[in-house]
Amino acid sequence: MDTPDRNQIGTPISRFEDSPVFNYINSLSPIKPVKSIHIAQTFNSLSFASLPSVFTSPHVSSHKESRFLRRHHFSDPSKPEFSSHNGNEGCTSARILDAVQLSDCSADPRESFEPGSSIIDATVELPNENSALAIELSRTLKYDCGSPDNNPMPHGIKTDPVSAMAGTQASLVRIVQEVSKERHCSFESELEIQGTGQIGQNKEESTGCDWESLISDAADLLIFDSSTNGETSKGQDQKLVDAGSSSFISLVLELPQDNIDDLQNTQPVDRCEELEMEDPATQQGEVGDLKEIDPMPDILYSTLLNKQVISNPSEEPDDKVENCIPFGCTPDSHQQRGMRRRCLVFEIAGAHRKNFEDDSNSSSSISSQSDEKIASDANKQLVPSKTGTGPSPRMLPGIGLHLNALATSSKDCRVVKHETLASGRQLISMPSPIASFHPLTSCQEPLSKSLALNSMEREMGPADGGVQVTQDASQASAFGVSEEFQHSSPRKKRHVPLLIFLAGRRRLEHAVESEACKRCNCKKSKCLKLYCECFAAGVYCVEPCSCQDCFNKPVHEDTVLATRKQIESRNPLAFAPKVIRSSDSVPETGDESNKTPASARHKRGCNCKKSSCLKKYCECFQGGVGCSINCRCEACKNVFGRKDGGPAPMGTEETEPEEEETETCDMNVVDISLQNSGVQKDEEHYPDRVLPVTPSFQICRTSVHIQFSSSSKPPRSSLPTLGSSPRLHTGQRLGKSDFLRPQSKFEKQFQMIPEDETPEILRGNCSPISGVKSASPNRKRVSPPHSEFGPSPGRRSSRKLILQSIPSFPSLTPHHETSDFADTL
DNA sequence: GAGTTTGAAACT
DNA sequence: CAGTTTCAAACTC
Repeated sequence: MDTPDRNQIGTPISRFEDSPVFNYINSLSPIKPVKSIHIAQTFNSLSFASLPSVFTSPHVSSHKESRFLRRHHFSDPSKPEFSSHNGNEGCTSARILDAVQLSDCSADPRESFEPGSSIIDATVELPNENSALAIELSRTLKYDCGSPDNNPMPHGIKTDPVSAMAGTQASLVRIVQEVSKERHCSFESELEIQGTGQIGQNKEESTGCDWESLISDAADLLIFDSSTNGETSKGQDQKLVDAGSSSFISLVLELPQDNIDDLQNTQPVDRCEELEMEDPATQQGEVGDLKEIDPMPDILYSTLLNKQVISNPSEEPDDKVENCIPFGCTPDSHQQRGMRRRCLVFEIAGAHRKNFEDDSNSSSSISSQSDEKIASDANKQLVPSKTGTGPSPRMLPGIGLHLNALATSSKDCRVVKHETLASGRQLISMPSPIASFHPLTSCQEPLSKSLALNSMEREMGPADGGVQVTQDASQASAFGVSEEFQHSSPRKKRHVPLLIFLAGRRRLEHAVESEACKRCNCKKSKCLKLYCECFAAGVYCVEPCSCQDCFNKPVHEDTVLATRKQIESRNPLAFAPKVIRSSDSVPETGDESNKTPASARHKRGCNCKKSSCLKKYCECFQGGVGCSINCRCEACKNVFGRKDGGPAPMGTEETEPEEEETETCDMNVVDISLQNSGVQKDEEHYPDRVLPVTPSFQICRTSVHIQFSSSSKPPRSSLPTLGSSPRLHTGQRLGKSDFLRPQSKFEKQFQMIPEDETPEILRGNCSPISGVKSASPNRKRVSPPHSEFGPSPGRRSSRKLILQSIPSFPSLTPHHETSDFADTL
């Protein structure tokens, strides 16, 4: 089924592109193009095939990544969240919510609901139960999300969330039921779904699907699970998810797991509310499709996405601190989060809780769904951020990169994915880019728990120009999140590390260490200068920070954004990852040292005079990369590689570590990898994003590759970036084995990866703004390494079934679109 | 925890 | 672009 649809979609997309509407949509969300396809496909055929096409959007990738992460989480014995949460439902629901949030992207919070993204998230959650199905759905949704434009087109999307929602809910319910029935299902065709299912294996082991394989896919979606699961029982989760997306997710999850009925019950309401999907037909169609293939998941995802999107706009969320705004979200509550923030991981539990509170507030209004609304809170968070940020410039430029990537959809969508770890942290991931983060987080999480990703895509504030838009969008998302966080501040979910990239690094670190979230101790810079690690990372300062007179908080988004812009104006790469992998695209400036296997390099190079590049004072050393020609260091003894090309004993190590990291990431968090892949793509496309995101992105990318391989690649076609990122490939290559790798490695890898991307981007486009435009260039570059995935659709074909499911990598396409959009602007 | 060292970031 | 200052992390005690 998919194939036909996909094919159709493919053409349609081109058509849409031609149309002004399509362009507009694209501008809104990077992912859109893909989505349109995806949506249609997804709905039409739940089968993976359809998904892949849809997946083209980056979001998809992100989702995938998240899935991997989740997978890990799930896998992690420590996090028996599923089981613990009695209700698998709870867990799933929560995850779903997260997923939904993540998925939510709305270039325009409302308009461009990116069902896809939300869907993706939802899928993630699904894993718990019928994760597989959910995953598939989510994927499809993601794909859809990937191209906001598409969504509208194909899906019909969801302009009128409310009306649609009702319809969707019903459909969802049906789907859920069916799904429950079909659990065993038909997933075969759809590996992704299966993957999700795998997550849910515990529950659904019976399903004959290969959960394991699915899990990876599902992992993306699942990511949320951990957090959500940990936090609340299923019921709560559902609530959290909020009526909309969450409900779907929960439904999906539940269905598979146990109570389809329950899901139905809840879902309907939620769905109604959630059903942002304007087009009932789409919903229905989806349902039908779902039934056929794995209708449930797809539908759910779509619906969820829609809901999220919708809800987001309407609700801004409160707190949703979880929304990860690049800058941290400040959810105060959460020192833990503080850790997370960089990681972009939020504690789901906290979020959920908050969500409940918030739910009453926003969700009630929007979703009116009662309990589930709470769940919706998470969504709300997303939404709020969206709404809040919406146009507003919440996004920080610098952070933007990472965030931007997520936001790429810029306007449209902010997809927030909440991946919750057992710890409850949630990661916000941009739809596409975010994914990358997830992976990172996931990597970390694996250690401890599942991560929750929250990826949000917001519309870029007008302020940011076209290019900026993308960036802004990403940033905005971050900021938006931050705002949300602020709102939520009461609840405090700390930041969300918006920036996936940032998160990426830190996540790695965090994951490993738990330290993930560093704290700044700024006293005079007000955390508005690069001196501030938080600011530099594109995240808001969190509770753990000991900063004084801190302005790097959601409350001061405007200030933060303005400052970021200023800094970026001076140095477009200011927020880009400092470390770049040469291997990928950039040979990087020929840094001799860089040649090291790791091929990671510090963009600017260090200027060490006394530390001999053997201490953390040295950024190269800190980044785990060898010094390069760019370095002006004296007496360089960098273990990872000397500037003079000297044998950097470390050189080999570096490479290994990096690879390992990537691998580990991949390994550890499949989901993350998936997400990362998306992120990476984004990064590639968008230097800005890349920079901040890089770390995470890298991971994500790797994951993404995996996803692609596994899921769908068609999306990639839309999004070259996915394929482009060499890292991803590496990641895939590496596989997941490396999960265990030490943080340091991860960090290094992350850095490496990010840099690579960034460099590419930078190379392609120096300025972040240009970045958007450059994104395409970046993609190209990326593509070579990824050539397979390459931006070109052709890659899709090459990809396997799994890829198909994933194909979307909406981020890429969206980015392109966004870039275009920006250009138009 | 306080103080020192270090090098990036910011400023001129 | 170079030099200086400011800043906060990294490090040491």
